[in-house]
Amino acid sequence: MMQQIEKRSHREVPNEEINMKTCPKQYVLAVGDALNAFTGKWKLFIIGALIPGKQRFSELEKNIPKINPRMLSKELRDLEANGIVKRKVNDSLPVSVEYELTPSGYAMRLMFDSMIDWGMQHRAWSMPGKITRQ
Amino acid sequence: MMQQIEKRSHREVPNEEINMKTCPKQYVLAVGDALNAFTGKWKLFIIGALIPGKQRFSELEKNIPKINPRMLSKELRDLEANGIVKRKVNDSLPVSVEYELTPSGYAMRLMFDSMIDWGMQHRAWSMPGKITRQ
DNA sequence: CTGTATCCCGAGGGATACTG
DNA sequence: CAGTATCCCTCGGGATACAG
Repeated sequence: MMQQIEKRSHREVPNEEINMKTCPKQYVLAVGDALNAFTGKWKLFIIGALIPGKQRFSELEKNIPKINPRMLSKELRDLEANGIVKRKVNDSLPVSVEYELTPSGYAMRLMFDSMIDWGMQHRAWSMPGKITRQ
Repeated sequence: MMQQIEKRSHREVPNEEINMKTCPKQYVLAVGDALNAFTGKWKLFIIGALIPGKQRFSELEKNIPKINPRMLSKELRDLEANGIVKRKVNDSLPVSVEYELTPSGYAMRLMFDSMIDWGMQHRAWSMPGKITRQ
């Protein structure tokens, strides 16, 4: 079964280490970089819709309530340019286009999981009962 | 050395489990909740500036290049309302005010670390050399 | 089916001046 | 020192219509 050296989190110390103690600015900027990959009103929903597997444009349109084709198209282009999503055109008639997460895209789940962990801890700690989202 | 059952990632299944398989919508929304806590142009920088320890208003102003008092004030109020930052007024003369991260605020580092991990992996995988931030 | 083109609007955020 | 008050403007994003 395919030996994999995945390791899940750097421990062998990567080439350039970024941490709060020695380079706080780089640290914040690095977080901001990751953030840029999925901010915007729809990117997170698109990624979420693609986690279960590839989808066509019209399927995404159906599965993401209230998004309009302009936004869907734009955000998909952004995500593709950023290497989160890959686009595959099937030369059938009529044409169909499939969108799928790249390995980087799928890898976002670990990050999302840790965000959810924080969110739940945060509620438990500081706002037992109250929710701050509009 | 203080036995700690920290575990870094939920495994004992918390009361309400949120995961992509069984409730994809809740999952995405939960990520969005965490996201809301530190979006906006300055929140991340403010949190970053406070990780090393408490700071006064004017110190933050100095340490965060190009922020203006209106924005600093507004973002600090948001962060306080969200339980990320706590504000403490010293009744000296002239008054001084100190801002400090709450436990939830400090706990964001785990989340940030996983975002940085993803960012570095992402670069290694899909954009050897190119950087997509304006 | 898979998008693009136009037009339009409101919120987020900058600059500057002012206050307790 | 620690903020508010005003004014202004950009830009993300909505609605609608059209195109290959």
